[in-house]
Amino acid sequence: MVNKEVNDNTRERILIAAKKVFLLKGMAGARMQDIADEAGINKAMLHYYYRSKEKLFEMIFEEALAQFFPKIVDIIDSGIPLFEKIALFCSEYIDMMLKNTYLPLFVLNEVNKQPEYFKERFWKGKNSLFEKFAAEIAAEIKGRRMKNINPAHLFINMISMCIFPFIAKPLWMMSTNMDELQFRGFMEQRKTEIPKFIIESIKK
Amino acid sequence: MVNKEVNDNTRERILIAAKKVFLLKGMAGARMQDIADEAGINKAMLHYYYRSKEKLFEMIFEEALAQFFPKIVDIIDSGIPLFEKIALFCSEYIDMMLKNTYLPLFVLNEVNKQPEYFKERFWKGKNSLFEKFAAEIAAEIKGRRMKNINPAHLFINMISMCIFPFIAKPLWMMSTNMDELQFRGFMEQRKTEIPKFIIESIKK
DNA sequence: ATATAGTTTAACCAAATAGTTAACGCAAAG
DNA sequence: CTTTGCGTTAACTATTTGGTTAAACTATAT
Repeated sequence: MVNKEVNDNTRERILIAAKKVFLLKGMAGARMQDIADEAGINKAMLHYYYRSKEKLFEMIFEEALAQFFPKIVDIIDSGIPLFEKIALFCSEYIDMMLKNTYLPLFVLNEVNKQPEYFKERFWKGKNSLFEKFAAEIAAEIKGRRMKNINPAHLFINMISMCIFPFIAKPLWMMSTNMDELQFRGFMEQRKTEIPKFIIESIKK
Repeated sequence: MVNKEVNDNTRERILIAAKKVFLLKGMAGARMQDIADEAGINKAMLHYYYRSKEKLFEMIFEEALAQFFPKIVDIIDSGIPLFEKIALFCSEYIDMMLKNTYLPLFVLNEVNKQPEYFKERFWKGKNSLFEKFAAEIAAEIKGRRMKNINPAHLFINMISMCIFPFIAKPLWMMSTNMDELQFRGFMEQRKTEIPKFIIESIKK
């Protein structure tokens, strides 16, 4: 094949640029021209490699979902004790989001904006990831190793405390007069603060 | 004045329609034609009563902010004990969001998309609302009436657990197979579950 | 009845934007 | 050296979309 390296290079550069623009502006706010400019190429190339805005978006969205979800599954599936699992989850998940600050809002916003599209196009077999965790909590409660609490509430409490600060990031930074670095430091703290807060509440 | 009732009626209908469309689709995704259709009027009327899309958006956004913020201030300013204050806050705030499911994501998304615009156009004197709460917590800790915890973490934990479920609502409903009614029931529970969870963690 | 002034509408306009095309460039194969 | 075919570009097209305008309508005051 001719120009394979250049080809791959362009393909890749488009993806990187598209990711940047889509994550920052969302599907509705993103402009194909912005993506082309960001990639430093002609707009026609976007259509040459990825047929349409929607196709390009799907690529990025799929990649975003792959980052947003599966780490959870890995950790939940691991055999470590519940409390350690909670600690590990918070730490790993916050770490991931620190590397992709815009990811959570991007994903959740797009899911909200096009729930049907998301459901039939991307939601496959992801149902189970919560149930497994819930079952494990239920077992702990039954074994009297922790207080009685509805697993659904515990689960979403944990997720909320990890993700929400990234969604409210600019507002939170304004409210607390944090700069970028301080925010990152704050989230680093939360990697241990959240598990501590949770365990303090549910331990017997 | 001529046609005052009709006038007010139209003005109002535009606002209602605009609110619906903007909250559902966001600034970038909303179409003036959608708003006109929703209001059952001619598109030109939008510009007759509210000069531009941006002006109309500002109206809606300002109204949204007024709903999103000030309840917090009232409660935090009240003289009731901290633990009751936490309970009241969660209950009132969740109640408000149950009446405006799309509000949190709308506000937070727009703030993220246009942080500078928000900062200079809408952010005035709102800095203090967190500091007051933080000071109160610090006092409680010093008085040894609760465990030592960084007020910033406690505050955002509370906010996160209240707001986040609304932001992840469609995803959460898919994960748990909840329907609209079950979700509302779930959030009703959280009005007491969240304070319980928090207080369990911080009480001495 | 007629004039007046605010309200409403259909038609129109200009800019923005996703997508297309035809020609050009260029490296490899023959 | 020429041919081949993918990669690339500038220019173009069609559609969407925010915004405008001039005429028509309507209720009220005189």
